[in-house]
Amino acid sequence: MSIASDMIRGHTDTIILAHLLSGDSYGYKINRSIAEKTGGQYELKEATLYTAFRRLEQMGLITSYWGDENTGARRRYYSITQAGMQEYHRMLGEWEQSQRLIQTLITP
Amino acid sequence: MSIASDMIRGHTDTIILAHLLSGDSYGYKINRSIAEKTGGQYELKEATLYTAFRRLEQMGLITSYWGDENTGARRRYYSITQAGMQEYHRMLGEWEQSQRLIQTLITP
DNA sequence: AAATATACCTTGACAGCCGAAGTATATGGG
DNA sequence: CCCATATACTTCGGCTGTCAAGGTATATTT
Repeated sequence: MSIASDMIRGHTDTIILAHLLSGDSYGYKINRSIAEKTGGQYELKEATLYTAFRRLEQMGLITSYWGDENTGARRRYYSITQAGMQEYHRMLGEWEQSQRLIQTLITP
Repeated sequence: MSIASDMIRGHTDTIILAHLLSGDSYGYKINRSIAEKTGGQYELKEATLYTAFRRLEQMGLITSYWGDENTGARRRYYSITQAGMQEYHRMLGEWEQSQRLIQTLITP
C-alpha cells in the first residue's frame, strides 16, 4: 500500500459527497475533477471509487440513475440526498477535530 | 471512541515514533500519554498498539528491550532508531501535504 | 480474599483499498 | 479498415490495519 492512501482513507466518502454538493455527476468525471483539483497529485482508484458509490448508496447518502446519452459510453449519475448533506457536514466537523488531534499527537 | 479510527489510520506509526523522540518508553505508558495529551478523546486499542510495535520493529524504525524492573509487571521498552527518525520526518512532511490535499478535496 | 491497576500478548473477524481483468462505445491516425 | 486511445463502468480476490475478545502475570488497595 502507499502511505498516501492510508492518509486519505476515511475521507473518500466525504470527498465524493463534497463533489456532489455542486450537482449530480458520474464516476469518471468526479475522478477527473479530483485529479484536476489536486494538480494530478491524487486520484481515486477505479475499484475504490465504485465500491464507495455502492457503499454510499446503500447508506442512503446518494441515489443513482442512468444518463440518457445517445452517444458514447453509458454513464451512471449520482445525486446527494438530504441525509447525504447532513452526513457531509458531520464529516467536515470530524475532520476539523481529528486534524487538531493528529497535529497534537504527531508533534513530539 | 469519539474519533473515527479511519481518520487516525495511517498516523498510528507516526504517533508512536513522535512519542519515542522524547526518549525510550513502553506501550502502556505511551497509551496513557496519548490519552492525556488528547484530554481522553483518544487512545489506541491495545491490539492496535502492540501490532504497531511489531510492525515498526520489523521495519527497523524502533528497537526493543526488556526493562529490569524488580517489582510490578515487566515492561518492554522501545527505542527509536536513526532510520526511525528519518522516517518520522518524512511522515511529518506527508502529513502536511495530505492535510492540504484533503482540505482541498472535501471543500465543495 | 477480591477488586483494581499495571503491563503485555494472541487470535480471528472485518472493512476499505487496489491490482488485474473484463465489458462496451466512440474517435483519430496510419 | 484496423488499432490504439479515451471514455465509462464492473467484479474478483488479495492485502493491510483495526479491534473485540480472551488470556497471562504482578502489585496495590479495599
